[in-house]
Amino acid sequence: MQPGAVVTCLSALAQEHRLAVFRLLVQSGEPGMAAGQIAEALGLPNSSLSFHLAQLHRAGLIAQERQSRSLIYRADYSAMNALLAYLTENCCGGAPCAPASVGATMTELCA
Amino acid sequence: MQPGAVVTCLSALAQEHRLAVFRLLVQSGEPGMAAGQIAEALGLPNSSLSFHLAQLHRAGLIAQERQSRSLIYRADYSAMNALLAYLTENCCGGAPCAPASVGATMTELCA
DNA sequence: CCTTCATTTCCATAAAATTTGAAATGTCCT
DNA sequence: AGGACATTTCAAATTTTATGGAAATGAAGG
Repeated sequence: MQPGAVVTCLSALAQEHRLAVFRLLVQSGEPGMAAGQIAEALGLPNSSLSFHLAQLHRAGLIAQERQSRSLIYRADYSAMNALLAYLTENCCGGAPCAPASVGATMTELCA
Repeated sequence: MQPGAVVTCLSALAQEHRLAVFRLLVQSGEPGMAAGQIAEALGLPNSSLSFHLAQLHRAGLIAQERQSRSLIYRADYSAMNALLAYLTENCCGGAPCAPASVGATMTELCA
């Protein structure tokens, strides 16, 4: 993962409402949720939510799929894993510990 | 970990220079680095770096210790672990997968 | 006590992010 | 085609964040 992309992902998650959206989607799993449902669940105006969804989508953390009139959103676990991998990479200069063992991430768990 | 603290941590990391600082400290491990060394390594003006160090410190991601004239900084692995734990918590609604197994984090690896 | 060195705080400015109502877009149904 | 519905885009105000020079703080040594 490129450092630029990492910052984009972290920025996307570093906001109260977006973090709430992402967690809601992570917990809702495979079926995902429509934009309207999310807005209602979190009590956000549609235009605000749309702005936040766009950021998460641009960062690659959530996927969008049209289902008739609704746009349904899902968490993208692989992006999350790449982010976690980057954050645990090369700790302690690489030598004394084994960051590769931090492999049991969401991909294996949830995919 | 409280959602507010999570946002603070993510915000702290969601910036090019701060992410670079944190990674530098993660890789430098136990000995840590003095503010001046960091500034030189990253080519940042002292006042800018100080601003970024303060954010990381406020988030609890780095520790500060005075060593005669220098302030040396170290990554705080436990804060990082708490963050990673929060992000992998309750995926898929909890049922089908075992997020608790994402336990091999930096604490065990680096502490 | 005075000087040097390391770092932070202050300040002003510039840049970016957040918020929302209103208007526009795209989809479905009849 | 026309209307209802779901969501996004636009625009403009507000708030937050980043930047870096200059001044202030704190520590060490002569």
